Amino acid sequence: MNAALEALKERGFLQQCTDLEGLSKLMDEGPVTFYEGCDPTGPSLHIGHMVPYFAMRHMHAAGHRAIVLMGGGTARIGDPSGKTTMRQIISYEEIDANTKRFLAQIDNFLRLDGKTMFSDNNKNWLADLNYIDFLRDIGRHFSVNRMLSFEAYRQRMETGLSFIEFNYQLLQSYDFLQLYKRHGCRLQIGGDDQWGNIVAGIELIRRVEGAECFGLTFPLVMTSDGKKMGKTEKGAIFLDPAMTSPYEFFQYWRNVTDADVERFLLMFTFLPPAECRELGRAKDAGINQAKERLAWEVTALIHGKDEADKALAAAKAAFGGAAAGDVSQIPSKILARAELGKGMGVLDLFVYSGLVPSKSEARRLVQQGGAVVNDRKIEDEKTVVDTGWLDAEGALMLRAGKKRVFRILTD
RNA sequence: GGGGAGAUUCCCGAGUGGUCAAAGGGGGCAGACUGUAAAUCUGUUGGCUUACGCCUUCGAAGGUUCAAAUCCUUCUCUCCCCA
Repeated sequence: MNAALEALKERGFLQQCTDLEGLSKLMDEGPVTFYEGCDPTGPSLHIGHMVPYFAMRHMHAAGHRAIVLMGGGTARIGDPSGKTTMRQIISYEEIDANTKRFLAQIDNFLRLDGKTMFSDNNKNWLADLNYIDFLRDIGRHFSVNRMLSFEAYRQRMETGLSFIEFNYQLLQSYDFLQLYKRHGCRLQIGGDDQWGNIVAGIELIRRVEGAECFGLTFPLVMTSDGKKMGKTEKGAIFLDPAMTSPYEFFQYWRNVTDADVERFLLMFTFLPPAECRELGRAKDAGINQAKERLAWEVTALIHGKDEADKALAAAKAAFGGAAAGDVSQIPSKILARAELGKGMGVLDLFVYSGLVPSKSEARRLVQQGGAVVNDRKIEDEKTVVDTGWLDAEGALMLRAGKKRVFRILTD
């Protein structure tokens, strides 16, 4: 098998390929242009988006040409694949703004050079599409019977599928065709939920252009306990530091399940496969170090080494005991000293920190024994905290349970 | 166009006049056990309140009633069947 594909396989990226042998041969012959598309439907990329971009980096490093396609056009509609409900329709302005942010984040990670790695936007050919022409030239190649047999649509038949969503596959197929014509793109990569759309695109190109193209999908990464990867209760883990702080980002990886360590190291870092496997094999204290490594590596890739160092220092301060790390890196907020001087109820203090959303929740926390201020467990919800509680640095260390830490600083 | 079913707290889903902030499950949070893991067990899970209690919530708006998630009217949306 082609070396680049072999490398992807070794790292656990390969899920399905339309013709692995054929693709391997093509890649052996020389640089292959490939693309991955993503619809800018939110303000930031999240971890779930990243699998294809990691794969892209590996492939680009092996000499192939990568196209990052922004679905500025398709975002106006919504992809029904793998969804149970219709996507929220968002405004064109919002899509454009999202596109800019996505591209900035992608560029930060991939370093688009404009030649061997560049972006395009399907808005360029979809926005002003003529409906009649599209039906004549493209629509006639699609069999509704066939489309209905796809799992993605079949599921939605139960709950309802609007006509515009039903068209998504045609548009994505058309994208592939356009990229083939404009950039000589021969391969589309993506998450496995895109399989049906990718195959449809390949077929369209075969019919219209008589050319053979390829599709390659990656596993939809789930955590070992069956949850969607990169999701927490609060929502997705975003790349935007304003939405998910580097510290939270780091902690997400730091708290990954043992069984996921090796897999995630392989997919979300560039450490050599042998090292990933070795780290993943560790037990007890060792596996914790491996998680720390995983967290640092991924954080460094996304937010830079400085941020990764800071996050690590904060984590050590929060969990490693007293002087193990740098407390200044723990998430914090400033409270006026004068305000605290008047005395503040612990419940209000916890609400102020944002560790809990309401006083009721704060009360529950105290009652259940999860509220700690400066290593002192709060037993009474009526406890009043004042400046006398401040530590040497004039700060308060708040803990909600064992995992959530917050510092209150004073001016 | 005709007929039928439905919209419940984060999700699924019970609930057909007071005993409903609303069963059960999932998820979350906290505690125990640990390794900042998993599994397991326990508690908890609208807001304000020390508490009595008060306020907001059962698609939307009105109405009946001492009292409504539950009854009536109109509206919005979803699904199914027939044309």
